[in-house]
Amino acid sequence: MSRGRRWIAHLDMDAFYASVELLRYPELKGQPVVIGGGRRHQPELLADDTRRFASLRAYAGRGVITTATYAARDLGVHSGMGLMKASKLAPDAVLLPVDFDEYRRLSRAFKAAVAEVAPVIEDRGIDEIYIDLTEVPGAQDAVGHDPFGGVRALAQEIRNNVLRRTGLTCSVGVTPNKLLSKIASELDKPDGLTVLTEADIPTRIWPLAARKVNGIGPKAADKLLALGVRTVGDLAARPRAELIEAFGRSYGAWLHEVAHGRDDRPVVTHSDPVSTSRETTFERNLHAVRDRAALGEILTRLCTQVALDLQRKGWRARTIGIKLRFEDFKTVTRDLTLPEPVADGADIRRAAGECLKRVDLTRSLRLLGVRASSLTRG
DNA sequence: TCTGGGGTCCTTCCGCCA
DNA sequence: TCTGTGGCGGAAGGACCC
Repeated sequence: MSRGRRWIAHLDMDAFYASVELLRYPELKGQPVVIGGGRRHQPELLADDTRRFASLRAYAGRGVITTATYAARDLGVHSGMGLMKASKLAPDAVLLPVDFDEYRRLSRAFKAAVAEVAPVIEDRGIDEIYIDLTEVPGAQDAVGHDPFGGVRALAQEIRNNVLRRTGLTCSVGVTPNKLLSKIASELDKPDGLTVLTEADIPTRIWPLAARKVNGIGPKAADKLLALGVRTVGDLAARPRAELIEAFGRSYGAWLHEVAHGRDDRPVVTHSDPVSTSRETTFERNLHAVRDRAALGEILTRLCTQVALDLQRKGWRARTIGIKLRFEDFKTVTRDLTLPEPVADGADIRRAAGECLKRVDLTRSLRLLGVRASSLTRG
């Protein structure tokens, strides 16, 4: 039975992909490095055993930055930025391709390191997790004059163990709930530890931009700004009814709760996947008529990849969908639910073909995707 | 020089059916 | 039989996140 305070940690690996690359290529430490783009731009091993890295200067294509080192961020580049734009800002930055297999390997390693100290973990993707520390021995103890010394020491032990097992640093926020911990882990990044309680909300949370709240994205932030709400504190000052009026019953009430730091979501240690998908942005836009053969090949390849993903994980899908992005960046989707779940490439291809017939294909396409959902165990 | 890829969840609409 | 209502699955789009 739970006794004492609820303590939830949010752990976020520091510039994860870039830090993994620096483990491999320590000679790049301190340099501006960006990760992104295609499989080209592999470092080249020279005769004298040194490596030659691609620089951003020569980049041409439609890729974006996946992660950048802190040195690169200082030059004004950041994740999500187009590589062409980044090459103007930081032409001498090193460009490395993404290596998801390696990131997944270190992701498993850091999660195992955490589990050695605290086993109740919620996966939130490759580089972050929530950890329920409430029941971990020592979490409720005071240490000297520090009433929260026990949980602080525990979080530090987790950070030490992650560094020991992976060579990577992380930032941790520890608070009474997931919402506050997610915010707190960013307050002292990189390599930081922040412990907060409800008493700290007015001084540490309310001054922050509303956008810092997980769940307030660019659209909601713009709308809030138009209402004169810039910070979390501004949001907390608004009556619940006013927020519901502006944002609807569900989201409005949620905004009111989060502004006051309230969140009772549990740490969820297991969840089944909902969908799996593959998509690709073309090197150049393709037209349904002029590039019919090329598009057909790409669609078949995506279906094959989705089928292999399903088979590898032992899943079958009852709903198959496609996603198309036109030259003007407008996106449409079409779904088809089948009488029986499938995992075969040809079945998926047939369903995707049916979906495609329901789209007006007069404009050129920049992206094509295939999605499998309504998953069941095969 | 336009803007990746892989996800989750929510809302709305629609047709079907009890 | 007509009308209304409410649940539900499926489809589409959108916001958001890493």
